Amino acid sequence: MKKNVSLKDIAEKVGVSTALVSYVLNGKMEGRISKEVAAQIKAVAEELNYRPNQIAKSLKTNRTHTLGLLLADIANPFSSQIARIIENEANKLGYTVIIGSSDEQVEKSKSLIQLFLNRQVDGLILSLPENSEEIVSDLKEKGIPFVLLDRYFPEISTNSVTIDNYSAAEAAIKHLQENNIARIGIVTYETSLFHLEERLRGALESCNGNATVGKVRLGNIEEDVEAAITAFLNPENKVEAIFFLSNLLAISGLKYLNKLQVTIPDQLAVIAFDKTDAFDLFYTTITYVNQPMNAMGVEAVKLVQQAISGVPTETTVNLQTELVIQHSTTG
Amino acid sequence: MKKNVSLKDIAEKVGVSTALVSYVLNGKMEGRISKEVAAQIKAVAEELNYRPNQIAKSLKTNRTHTLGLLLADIANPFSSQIARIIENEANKLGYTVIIGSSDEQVEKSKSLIQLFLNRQVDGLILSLPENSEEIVSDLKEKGIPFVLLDRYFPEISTNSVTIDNYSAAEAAIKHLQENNIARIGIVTYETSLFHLEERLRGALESCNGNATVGKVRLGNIEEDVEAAITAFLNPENKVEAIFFLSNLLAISGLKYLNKLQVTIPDQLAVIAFDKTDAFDLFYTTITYVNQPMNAMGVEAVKLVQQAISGVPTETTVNLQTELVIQHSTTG
DNA sequence: ATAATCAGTTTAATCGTTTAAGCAACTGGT
DNA sequence: ACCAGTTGCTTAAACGATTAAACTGATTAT
Repeated sequence: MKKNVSLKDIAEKVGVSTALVSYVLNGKMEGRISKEVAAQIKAVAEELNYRPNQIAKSLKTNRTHTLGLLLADIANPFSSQIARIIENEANKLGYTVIIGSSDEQVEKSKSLIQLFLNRQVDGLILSLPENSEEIVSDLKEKGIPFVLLDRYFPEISTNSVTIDNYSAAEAAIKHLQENNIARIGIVTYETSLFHLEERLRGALESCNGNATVGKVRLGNIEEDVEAAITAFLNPENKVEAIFFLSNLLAISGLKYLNKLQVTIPDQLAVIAFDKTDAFDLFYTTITYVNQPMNAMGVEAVKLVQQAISGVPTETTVNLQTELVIQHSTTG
Repeated sequence: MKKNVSLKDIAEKVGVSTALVSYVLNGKMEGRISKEVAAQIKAVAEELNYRPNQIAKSLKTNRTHTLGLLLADIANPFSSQIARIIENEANKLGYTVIIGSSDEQVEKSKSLIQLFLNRQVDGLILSLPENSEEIVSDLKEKGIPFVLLDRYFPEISTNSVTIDNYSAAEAAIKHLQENNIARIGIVTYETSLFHLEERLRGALESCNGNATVGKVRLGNIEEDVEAAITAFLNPENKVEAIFFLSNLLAISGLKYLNKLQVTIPDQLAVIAFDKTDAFDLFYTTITYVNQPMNAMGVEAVKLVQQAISGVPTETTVNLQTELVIQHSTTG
């Protein structure tokens, strides 16, 4: 692998010091440098196809222009979509993104964050698993710029970008009630993640007790979803609609409902929190809570960039969702 | 943001030189260092919670332990799945991965690769868009370690990990023929990407002219897929089965077939190249060509790591696919 | 004539590591 | 008593950039 062209190479070829080359190529000290030399330096840089070594630059400036992005799992559509948006947005601002998947494990999160920090990222965008409070307070204490995305911890005040989970769930239930659906089965994860608790709270408080909840363990999604649905379909439960509190739960659920040949919406209404491309292949369109993915990504990058540039805020950006009404609840 | 602990801090606290600290913490010069001092250094490092600055390390060693991964679009399931596998595999070997999405554009690919190189990545894993031959030969010439993934250019010999697209398509068609399906509609992209050409060639050569091809423009997937399917369904074409040469095409296609209320497999058989979670929500299971995603990721990382460590190979790893036969072709 | 100003450039320190080379104090063989 | 070899450590250069400070002539002001 050929050695890269360095400032020194240019300096030697032109016959000046590396300092001058640096000044010229960075456009500093404009006006204090003779036009001819500047032009020559630029020409030689071009000729040798000079690319600054970001590593060296970073060492000196203490800025890597890199962000660490921690997601639950880059292979799941919610994560990969948001990753894409953040990648774009970060690139626009001159940042590169390193991504890691926590698999909802605190230990993995810790070690990925440590890895990010060892690589001197300028800031972090984090979607943390449950029980990560310690991670958050650690980062706060160390003064590392970060922003929480999607998941947050109400007892710790931080920069964060979230959606209004409570209202979103509430709106979903209201919509069902307006369509004369009273008894609702709610499928959620067995978790202490605040955003999911809020969704559940929003749903339950709107249901006035007319709800059955099925909790799903992370390691056992398929089976537990099936168990929950089976319970819902037990005639004595009289469930008329299922509200899935995440898109993965909805996929599992719809798959099972397909298998059971329960027809949507005739025998059962369905509503999902967050959408996925997969819904497109279902025989009927699915009503869902639409998350403003783009805004989430954009705001997260904006906030972390603010934090990096030293603005000492603890800003919570709370975004509104939109209920997209389709045939699975109105058929 | 607090300053990080450096070798110097440890050295001062213990009262030795930074060199010694470095030797101890890297386990070099074992036996030439007194056990007591070594222990003390380690203790202080632990106490101060020392984390080596990877940037400084990289500058000196010329190794960043970072890989650049270029994908078509991290938001699409094929890309994000492979990204996940590569991330895991790379992490195991001590590499961090930076991901970029080319959006099938050569210019974007170039600038992302340049960005990767500016950040001194040790190697590249690339899924390039069409007409990227120049990029590949450039990299070859510069001696930069890289491996092509999924897409490759037959006229340029490089490290690459691919599947046997020809055989895969052939097997798919053979399967249809065994089920007495003769007239086949093939949906592919309008592209010169070799892997897609191979799929098409494999399919066509097995069809003995009994095929109609629909080509889809990248910017216009939805509409063009619909147009292709409309043509297939024209009675004079007598198409009995549709073979989608990529999962995104299949999603679009199935969605449209849903809309048209064409029943699969009764009125039409369907077979897809590569699968996606979305198939799970279709009312019938879809026969598809299964790509060995895991092996692809693993082999790609293995090859690039070999290239990085200086093994001067031009190895093509060609993996076999598996036809997963389900109801969409056998109903 | 002398000092001050200014343009144009260089010097040299620095970021946090790594690592070859050097050095001092022992040990042991002859 | 002397050289060689070992042990245990330090020195200092280097990686490739940035940047404050210094320097050199020339020009202008007093």
